[in-house]
Amino acid sequence: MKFHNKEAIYLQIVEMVCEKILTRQWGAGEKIPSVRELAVSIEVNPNTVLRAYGFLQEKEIVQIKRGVGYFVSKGAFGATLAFMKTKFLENDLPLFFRSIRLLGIDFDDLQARFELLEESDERNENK
Amino acid sequence: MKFHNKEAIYLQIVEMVCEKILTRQWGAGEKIPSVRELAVSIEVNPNTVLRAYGFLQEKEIVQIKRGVGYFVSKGAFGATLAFMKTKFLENDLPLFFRSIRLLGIDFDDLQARFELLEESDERNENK
Amino acid sequence: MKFHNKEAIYLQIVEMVCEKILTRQWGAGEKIPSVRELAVSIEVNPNTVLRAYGFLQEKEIVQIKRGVGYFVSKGAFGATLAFMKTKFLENDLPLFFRSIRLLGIDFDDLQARFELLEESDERNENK
Amino acid sequence: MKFHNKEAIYLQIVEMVCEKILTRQWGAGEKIPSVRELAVSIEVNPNTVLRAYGFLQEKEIVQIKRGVGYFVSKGAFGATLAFMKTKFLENDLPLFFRSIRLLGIDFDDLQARFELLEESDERNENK
DNA sequence: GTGGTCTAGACCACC
DNA sequence: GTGGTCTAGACCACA
Repeated sequence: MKFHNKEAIYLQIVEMVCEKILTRQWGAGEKIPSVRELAVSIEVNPNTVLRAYGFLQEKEIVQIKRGVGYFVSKGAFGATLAFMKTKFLENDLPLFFRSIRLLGIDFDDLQARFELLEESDERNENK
Repeated sequence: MKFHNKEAIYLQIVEMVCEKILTRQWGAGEKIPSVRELAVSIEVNPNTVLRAYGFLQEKEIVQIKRGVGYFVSKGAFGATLAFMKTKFLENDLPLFFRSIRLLGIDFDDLQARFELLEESDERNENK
Repeated sequence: MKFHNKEAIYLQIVEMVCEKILTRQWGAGEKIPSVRELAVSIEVNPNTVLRAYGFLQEKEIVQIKRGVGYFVSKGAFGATLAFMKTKFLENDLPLFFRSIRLLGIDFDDLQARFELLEESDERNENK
Repeated sequence: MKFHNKEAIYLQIVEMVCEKILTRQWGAGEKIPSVRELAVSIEVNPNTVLRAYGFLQEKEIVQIKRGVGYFVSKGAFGATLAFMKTKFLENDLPLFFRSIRLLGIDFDDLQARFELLEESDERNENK
């Protein structure tokens, strides 16, 4: 897995897990990779994975069963959606709007880019 | 001046300067506050201001006249726009689109919010 | 390590690193000394080393793995060569030529000196 | 006059004067521009010119007649040549050779560049 | 007065 | 352990 430097790696792992849940790749009650497994597969220090899992546990998105592993918790989908939506609306959106206005970016242009992206992804899915 | 903790102060100073330039408050060739002056006025260590100015100098947004001070460089508006636009398109926008899709947010809804914001600002300007 | 006063220490550190890379003492992907390590070994403040490393990172000669340290980046040899060659051709060479002409120095004479130097170094290597 | 940022302005003025002398544009005993005159013509603070003249006076390249102005001193040509040659051979040349070897630059290539430069200048002179 | 460099040391987030 | 930021303050060269 590739990480960018603008955000802590553990938060990028958190995002990855959230994405799995929101896209229904990981369903409620399902076991997720063990700390060590994931650490090896994404080439990261186990401590870093642990921190991500701990963070997710706090948000009640995953839960731990001692000696067994981490599992997607029951209300995970809702909790994830709520958590990310709040983050988005409160933090990202205002900054985003500010940038758009400062840079004089046309909203319609963005929409066009967005739709272009959607189409290209649909093509990829059909492959 | 108030700073948030999510970004280094010197980068927030960079942003402040860019904003001044993009909003035409500071024009090409104009002298900007000396390192010490600005440091005092925003209650920050001179080193921190210096770092911001150095960063801007590298981006050719600002230039120095030895022993005199820093000045907005000739192509500053363009350079600033280019710098910030690149940052926006490469860093912010992809993350933004990813969030929208993941959260199932409707683009039209965003546009409505955005236009609402613009209107309310117009009202403020007319005050 | 001994530093001269004609150039900032952090730039002398930059040069030192570049030399290590150009002479293949430090290869791509190799870890370079941590900021604190190097600071201790050359008896300089860690901030000064950090500044040099930051400079090199910008030139893509060196890259950081978070929490692990700095590493010689993949294209380091090429990037270093390009960076130093540009610096040489744009800054040093014009001044050099100007001096030669002004002082009426014979180019062939320089070449002789240079070859002499090369020979004496070859003898040193063979020791 | 245009200055670069790599060297103090007053030293660039020194170089300019030396060039005038070495190219016989300014002969021994000749009056050189007053501090104020030169300062205005090259758009520089008078203090800066003064510093350059002071430096040249120390090297016995110019001399001051109180209340009259600065003059090229008798042995100026020789003094200038000696001063600059020493500087060149002791400071510049060793660094220059080191760069060439480190960067693997071919000496013959440099010679070609140099001759190219000479030719283009001859053309300019004939204009 | 201007900027620039360096030190010493604290504190932080992250791996 | 790693790097990164910031402060406080000294000292310097330069205009």
